[in-house]
Amino acid sequence: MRQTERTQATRAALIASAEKIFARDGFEAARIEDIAMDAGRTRGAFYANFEGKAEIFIALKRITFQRLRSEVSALLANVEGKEARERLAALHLLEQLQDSKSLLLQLEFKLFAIRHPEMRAELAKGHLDAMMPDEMEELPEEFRFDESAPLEQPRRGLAIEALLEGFAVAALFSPEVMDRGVLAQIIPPLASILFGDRLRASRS
Amino acid sequence: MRQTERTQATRAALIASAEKIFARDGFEAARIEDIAMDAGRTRGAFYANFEGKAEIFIALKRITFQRLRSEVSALLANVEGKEARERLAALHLLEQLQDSKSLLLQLEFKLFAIRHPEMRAELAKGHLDAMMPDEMEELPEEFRFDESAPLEQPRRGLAIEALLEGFAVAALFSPEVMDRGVLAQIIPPLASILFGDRLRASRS
Amino acid sequence: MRQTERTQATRAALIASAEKIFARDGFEAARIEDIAMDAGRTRGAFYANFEGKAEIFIALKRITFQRLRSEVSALLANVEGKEARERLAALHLLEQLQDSKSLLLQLEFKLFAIRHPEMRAELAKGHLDAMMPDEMEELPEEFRFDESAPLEQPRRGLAIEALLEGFAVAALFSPEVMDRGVLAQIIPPLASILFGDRLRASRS
Amino acid sequence: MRQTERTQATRAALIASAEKIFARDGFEAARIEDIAMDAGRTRGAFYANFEGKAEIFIALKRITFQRLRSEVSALLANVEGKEARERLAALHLLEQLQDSKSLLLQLEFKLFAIRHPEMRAELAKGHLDAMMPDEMEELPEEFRFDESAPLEQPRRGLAIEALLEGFAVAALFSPEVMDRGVLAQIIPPLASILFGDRLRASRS
DNA sequence: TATGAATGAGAGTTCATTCAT
DNA sequence: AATGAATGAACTCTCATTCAT
Repeated sequence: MRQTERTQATRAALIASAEKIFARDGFEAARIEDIAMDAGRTRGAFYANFEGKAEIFIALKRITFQRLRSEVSALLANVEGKEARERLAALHLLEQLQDSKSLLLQLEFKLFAIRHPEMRAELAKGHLDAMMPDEMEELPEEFRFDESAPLEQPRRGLAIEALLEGFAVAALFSPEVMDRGVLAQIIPPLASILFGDRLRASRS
Repeated sequence: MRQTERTQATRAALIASAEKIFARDGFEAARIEDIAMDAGRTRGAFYANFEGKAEIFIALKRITFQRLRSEVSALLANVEGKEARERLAALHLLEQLQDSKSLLLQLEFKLFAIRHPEMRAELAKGHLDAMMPDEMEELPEEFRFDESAPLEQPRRGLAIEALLEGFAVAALFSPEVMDRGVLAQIIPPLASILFGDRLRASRS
Repeated sequence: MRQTERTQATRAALIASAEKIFARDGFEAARIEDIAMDAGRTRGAFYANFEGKAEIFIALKRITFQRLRSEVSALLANVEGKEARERLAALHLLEQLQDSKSLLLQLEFKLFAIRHPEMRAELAKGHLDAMMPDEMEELPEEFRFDESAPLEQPRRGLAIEALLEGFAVAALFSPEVMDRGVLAQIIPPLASILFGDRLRASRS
Repeated sequence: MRQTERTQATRAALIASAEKIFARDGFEAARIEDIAMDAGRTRGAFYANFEGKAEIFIALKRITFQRLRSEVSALLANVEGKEARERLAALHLLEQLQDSKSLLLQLEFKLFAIRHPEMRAELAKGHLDAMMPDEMEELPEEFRFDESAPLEQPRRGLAIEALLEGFAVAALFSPEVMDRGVLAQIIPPLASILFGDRLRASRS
């Protein structure tokens, strides 16, 4: 059992370092050695635990999603009313814009998947699975499938991601032009459409 | 004179091949050699004409923008009425989503710039220059600076790009979920906000 | 422990091959790949053990100096009398002229340093360190600092090198004119000046 | 005849630039393009006039020797007495130490010849021819073959070069150790041996 | 004679991955 | 499970030289 514990500790340390190094250097440019070193391990330990870059990235993303879900659950725990809950959930998603490095990373992962068609389907499935796990019942209501909503899950999730990722890149690429003030002006009305009212309104 | 022609032909051939190879392999993965070979030239010829990947990419982008502008001009040639013209221009931009490979490419270029901070400012400037040439007269009216608009240029251009790039990635990453029908449903209301009415409405 | 042995073996093999390839091709023209191949290793192994050409050259030089020192020590083991000892030490140094390839190599290394000013000071320091190790005790008396001598170390060492290197080049460049007989006639009186008596005489 | 003049001007300009660029960058590192550009010409012009680097270097050296000979002739024009003349000639040669860049260049050329055995004999012959032209009668007496001298020409010339080149390298490689004061102390007694008295003395 | 675009062989260097220990 | 030395494929960029004009 000690072995298992040690293995788990190594895996966890590697994933934690991977998050840091990936965010710093990007998916393509991140070096396995840097991840291993940052975790106080060696390249050999890395390969004993993961098949390669893609695998550790998927593992990392799975954890990130769990974290996100927990955060939203906690946030909504004592909030009543569908509208209030939706607003909170939306705000929390939008807060991700602050962490533009993570958004960038997620984007790079999708690009990686797109550029490697033989893995794409599997990677996309993993992504969606993380976003819509089997234990759907445990999801806060706002993440659930809702027939009356303009965009049901997982489409809404992907759309929000597309929005955030696109603007994160714009903000990092042209901070002189796309500063925080501009983002604060543009994103909310766009997001509100994806969350329902505008889209419904525009249909009517 | 012949020399000049030869140079121009080589440059043109290299740029044409660059567009193809970049679209196929992505910005990072594209190899100079593949571009040169595809153009029927050698690596040496490439380096005689361009400083490196970034430079040929900017050259390619400049041409792409020119092409886009010409198309919009032609499209609007006989259309009267500000609203109708704006709608057409917006539609044409949105049609770019069909060419998701190009959008992907543009996105990768921005990521490259973000990951190479020492070049970023220069590359961003090149991008904006290509988008807003000095000869403002040549721009169709719909692309021009408009103080009363909710998003003046070049902000509007960057925002549109952010939107298109974000959804292009989503569509290529999860075509099963983000199919053309869904995009056709989501994008127009989002774009209309960037083009004015919605944003103005949401302010009042 | 085995790992360390393996590393040492690889380093030793690479240094041995470096000596051979450098002598054959010269410092500038020597290819890392040739050194690695000759040692039965790969370029990657080379870079895992050395930073580059300059580093392996300094490592090689350190070993060469150690070898030279051991030889002189052995040579002088049973010789009495300061003058006799000095004469033997001088003769041994002059015998290096036979190994003109090594002298040439040393010369090329200095030229390399001169042509790369940013490395020069460091390389020169490495050279002097190799020539005058901290453990001064290990040096035969004749190589030690001697205040009464006309040229104290490390000046005498550098001057001897200058002499040998200069004539090694002449001999290799114009063997028809600078044959062994001529060298045997010219070098001893020149060297004796650097070793003391003549210079002292010329001062009085 | 105009053609010939223009050709001569181009050749001269290229050789002048070659001297400059070679001295700055060294023989191996000097780029044909830099030489051509510095002369306000193109690579094509270079190849129209010279076969390659080696040829222009030989041409340059021939000119340098002619210059040196003229200088010595002028210097000795009104000096009487063999001893005084010899002293002056020696001093002038030793003054070359000031121009250590040129000495370095000469050294590099010899190394080049040594590393290219197929050209070596020819290059060495060119070097000696320049040093001892057919019109020997025109040489100042001090450069002529003298049976009673310890080192007859061209041996003495090569030996002086060896000395100067060796110490030029030492001075540039380790200026901290081999400064001008040290050189001024070491070189004269060494040179005087090559110029006769010492060597003769040491024989007796 | 001169131009300068193009060639193409190569060099140095990096790193994901393997594998003997 | 972990080590870390070694592999080897790739990639960018340089430059002497050629050649059509």
